[in-house]
Amino acid sequence: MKILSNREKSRITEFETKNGVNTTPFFMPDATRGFIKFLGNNDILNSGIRQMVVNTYHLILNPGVEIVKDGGGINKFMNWKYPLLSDSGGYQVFSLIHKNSKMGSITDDGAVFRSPVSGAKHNLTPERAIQIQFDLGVDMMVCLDDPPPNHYTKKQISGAVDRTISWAKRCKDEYERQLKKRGLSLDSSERPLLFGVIQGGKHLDLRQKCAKGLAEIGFDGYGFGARHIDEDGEFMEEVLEKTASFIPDDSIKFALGIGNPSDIVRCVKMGWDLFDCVIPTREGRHGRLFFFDDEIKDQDILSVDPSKFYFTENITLEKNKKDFSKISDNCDCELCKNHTKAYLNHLFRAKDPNGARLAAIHNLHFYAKLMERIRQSIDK
RNA sequence: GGGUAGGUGGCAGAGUGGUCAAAUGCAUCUGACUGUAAAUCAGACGUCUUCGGACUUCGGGGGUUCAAAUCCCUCCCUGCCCA
Repeated sequence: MKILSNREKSRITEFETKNGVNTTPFFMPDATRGFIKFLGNNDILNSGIRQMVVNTYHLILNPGVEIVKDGGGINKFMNWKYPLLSDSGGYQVFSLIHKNSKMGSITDDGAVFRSPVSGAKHNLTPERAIQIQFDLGVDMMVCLDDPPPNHYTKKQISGAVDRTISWAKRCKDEYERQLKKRGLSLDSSERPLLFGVIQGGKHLDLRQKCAKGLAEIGFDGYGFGARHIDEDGEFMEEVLEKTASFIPDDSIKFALGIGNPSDIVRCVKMGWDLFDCVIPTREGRHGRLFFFDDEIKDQDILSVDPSKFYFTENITLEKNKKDFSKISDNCDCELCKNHTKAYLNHLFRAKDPNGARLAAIHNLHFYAKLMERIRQSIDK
């Protein structure tokens, strides 16, 4: 990883993976099951997006890892020629099992997921998570971790930290076995990068302990795990900031699941490099569009109030029904270049997938533009 | 003209003496959405309200009853069958 430019803690770095050169900070939309709902690769590329996240757990379920493997790996299967990062399924330990014990169980060995539909059991151990991610053939992979909900007791979160470190060690061991098995050397650009994930909830001492434990094992990058929003819905500013400082500066700092545009800007200023989130695509599908505030049009985005440089608009509202104005004057996405608010409103009311598609395209365009502006700001 | 079934909130459609301002679905309005169990979910959806309740609603009118969307009479309307 080369640091190209920095401004206080925020930085531009560059690192190469097998499908290309990655310049941070960048944002990856979540193509969880190997696609972004309603979008084709050209839609994504035209939005300015070059990296995406796929999900190990969801690909196990559908279409199954064997099919992806037989299809020549995830990039070939998707016909996506740019870098992909696979998430380990660790988040599903949180979103499925921790939130609803009927969905499975967690042991020190790994996680057992139970499909509520078929009842089928899916075992995910740290070793298996790594093997699968190698089979997917991604550019970047993540250790299986145990993300506890923030309302858990400190003791419970501490247990999750211990488990996360122990699983990370097993992931690293398996990773090294796989490298050897596949004849990949540590300095090969074909080698996938491996990320550890730092847990610890809101407890700085636990975050520090986890970061230290992972750093001793040694990873290409480190992620911020679990939710970064506290029980009151507040952004955990200090925890994010301190956790970033616990990570060695010569490694990649991945803010998993972050976030909304404000959160991303805040995190960039702390030194976080990578971001992924469902917000632009999901909220787009649900009719909410992101726009830069005209007031800060030409301003340095890292210098303005991070909560005020953008706004959102719900296109499905009644007031847009007869609004024949353009959606935005300063966006050149497919939606804004071609359509009015009233037309997009109509597409949503008619439940035509084109509405969701155009809105998702617009939001990805916004996110890509946001990251570009952030990089420009750092470079100044 | 004769027979028959039926008329319930924007629509469809439950309810057939009190627990009914009236199930449910759709539509509508407003929220939410942060490593995607999410083209999803939540709330509102007669009027007014000091949020305890008050008032007007189940085709129209009249009646029975302590009590009617529900029972009776009558009128109007609609579907179907026969002539």
